[in-house]
Amino acid sequence: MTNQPIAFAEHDHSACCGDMMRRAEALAQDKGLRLTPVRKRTLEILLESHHALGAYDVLNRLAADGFGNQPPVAYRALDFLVENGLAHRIQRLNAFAACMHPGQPHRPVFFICTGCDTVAEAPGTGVGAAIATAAETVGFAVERMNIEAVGLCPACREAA
Amino acid sequence: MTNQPIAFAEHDHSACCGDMMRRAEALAQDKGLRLTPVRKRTLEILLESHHALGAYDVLNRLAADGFGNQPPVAYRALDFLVENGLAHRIQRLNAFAACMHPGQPHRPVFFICTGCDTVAEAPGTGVGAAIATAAETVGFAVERMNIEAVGLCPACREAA
DNA sequence: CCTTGACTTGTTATCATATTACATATCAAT
DNA sequence: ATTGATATGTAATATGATAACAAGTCAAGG
Ligand SMILES: [Zn+2]
Ligand SMILES: [Zn+2]
Ligand SMILES: [Zn+2]
Ligand SMILES: [Zn+2]
Repeated sequence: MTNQPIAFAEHDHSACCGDMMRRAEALAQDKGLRLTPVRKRTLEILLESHHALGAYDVLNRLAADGFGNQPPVAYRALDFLVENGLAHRIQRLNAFAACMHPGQPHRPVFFICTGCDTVAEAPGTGVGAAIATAAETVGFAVERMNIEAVGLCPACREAA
Repeated sequence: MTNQPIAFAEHDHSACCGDMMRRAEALAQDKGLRLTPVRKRTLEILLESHHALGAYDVLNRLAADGFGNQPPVAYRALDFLVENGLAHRIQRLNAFAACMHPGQPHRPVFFICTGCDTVAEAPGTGVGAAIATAAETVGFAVERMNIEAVGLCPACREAA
């Protein structure tokens, strides 16, 4: 129960958000990325909860905030965040979630709760290594991978 | 190089198809499933190559063969195959591939080649175990998981 | 047989997700 | 100021998926 991914743990979420935003800004500074208003706002939107949001959910929010209201507005901002390690794409949900370890190289495994829709990012170094081994034995050169598990989080499991 | 997933190995593919179809029919017999004409044809279409096919690709093929030409026709057949372990859904591609181990309990890892679009199903027992461990430490009850790696297959790697 | 209920298929309509293409605006340097 | 690169806005379109209902098929049980 220790080393719980933050999404499944009781925590001061506004501090959690603030922390992530600060780290994102530091990272942008560092790498010379342009964390423009749309991009920053998009990240804030993703950070609001530990849920994955669809591109159109994000788009509606952005439009309400005075940004453009056409799909590319959201997709471009989301792609930027994903490419620069500030967000992850959850393939299974066709949705996006803010990264909880921006700037740190990590091999995430996503736990998707069907009870409360929370998406938690857990360290999956062991899993990554197992896949790398499997890949080597077949001669496959891995470039990217996605590892996602669907089920019940501790709280929803308790409730059930 | 031994124990290569069949999709990456030189093989008699028509025998490979025939074998899978026979296993599917045996499985249907066994479990009392109704492998109706659309469903059977859908499986044959998926088996034609070791690639993942989108639902609409399958639909076009089915329509050409005289079956209905509306999306639910394909989705229903595909869902049937997936639910009964005769096909897999590749989340990353929003597409479907025939299962190469029908009837055998297995934990597949998918290797998706960006060079030739081949999708290979490799055994991922070690990977599954690693995820199970990660899940246990956070108290998550896994119901389903998808493990997909994108990269270059042995042949395309050679060519590059 | 023939009725009945479960399952399967067909079809319409609609919704959800994602990309292409092009115009305009902003920025960081010469 | 000029210029090239990057970013944003917008329209149009492509691609993937589901809801709802009607009609057909099938395997008992009467
Ligand atoms: Zn939080
Ligand atoms: Zn992350
Ligand atoms: Zn084959
Ligand atoms: Zn399989």
